[in-house]
Amino acid sequence: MGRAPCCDKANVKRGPWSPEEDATLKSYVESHGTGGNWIALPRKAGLRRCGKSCRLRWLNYLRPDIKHGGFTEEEDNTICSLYLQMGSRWSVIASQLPGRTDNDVKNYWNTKLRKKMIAGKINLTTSTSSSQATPINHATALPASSTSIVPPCFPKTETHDSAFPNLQTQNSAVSNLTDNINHGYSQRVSFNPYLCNPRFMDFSEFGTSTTTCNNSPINVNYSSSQEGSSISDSPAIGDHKHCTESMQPGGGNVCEEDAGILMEFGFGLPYYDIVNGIPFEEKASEIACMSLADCTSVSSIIPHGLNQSVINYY
DNA sequence: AAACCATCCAACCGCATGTTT
DNA sequence: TAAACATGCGGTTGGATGGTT
Repeated sequence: MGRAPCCDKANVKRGPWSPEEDATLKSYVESHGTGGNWIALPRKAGLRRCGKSCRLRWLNYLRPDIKHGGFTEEEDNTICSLYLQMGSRWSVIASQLPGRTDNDVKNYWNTKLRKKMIAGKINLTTSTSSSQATPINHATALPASSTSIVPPCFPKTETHDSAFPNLQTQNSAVSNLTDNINHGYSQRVSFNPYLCNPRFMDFSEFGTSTTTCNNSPINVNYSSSQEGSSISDSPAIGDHKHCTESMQPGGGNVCEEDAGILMEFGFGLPYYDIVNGIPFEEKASEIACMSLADCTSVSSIIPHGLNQSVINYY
């Protein structure tokens, strides 16, 4: 049985809010509060709007503490850093940025920041005070501004990707991460390792952090400090050309050219763009769009068995 | 000036989860 | 305990706007 609609869609206004509606909603909420019931609010306030719409309008626009205007470099860093750690948990990310809403952060990421990061214009190491690489402490790897409520590796709530039906049982690293999630953090436990940043893994356990490009090593550096951590690769993304190698079954290298960008670690974890923190689907689009002009084919950099997923994606 | 294109972002949608009955 | 209801979240859409041809 499906859910009943939250409101009578035929009798509610939709689309952009008028200044009058804004004023009505603002004045009502400021004088009466929400009463803990957004569904009933529009009727009480005399608005012909869906309660969800009122809530969204208030939270994203009318709230007095909303910060409008451009994002600062520090905010850029925070967003990128948190995105790398937890993926698209916009509400959690926004909670670290006073005055910013999840919708704001999401829009900003999708329209500007992601491109900025791909272009290498985001320096995630700027906030660190120590350059010495140390084992990542899960409890301290978040930026200084973050609070302890954010887990080191936040589980995505949605169901796992059908392309990787057995990920949860594929290796102990995933289990360990799940343990980390469950330890002291009881919310939602459908674990999607795509959105778990490899920076939180002990890579020594898996034995690789270096791969090659044109027979030259590409070092993927994982470093951390008390205030943050960073991932960098060398050479730069744009320098990877003439890639010809194809993926080997069972954990061989990715198209070597882009191994520093798009890594398959060979221990069962799926693709995760460790530079940009972009899970497989997003990566698949970028493969076509930007980074692998000289690869023989898209499938050459996708693990066997995933090719169809890529094709389907397109 | 008009047509086209790209970008931005407010708003909507569906789903998952929490709460109440 | 189950169903109904409410809330919060992330993904997506589409209109507005500005830039380019």
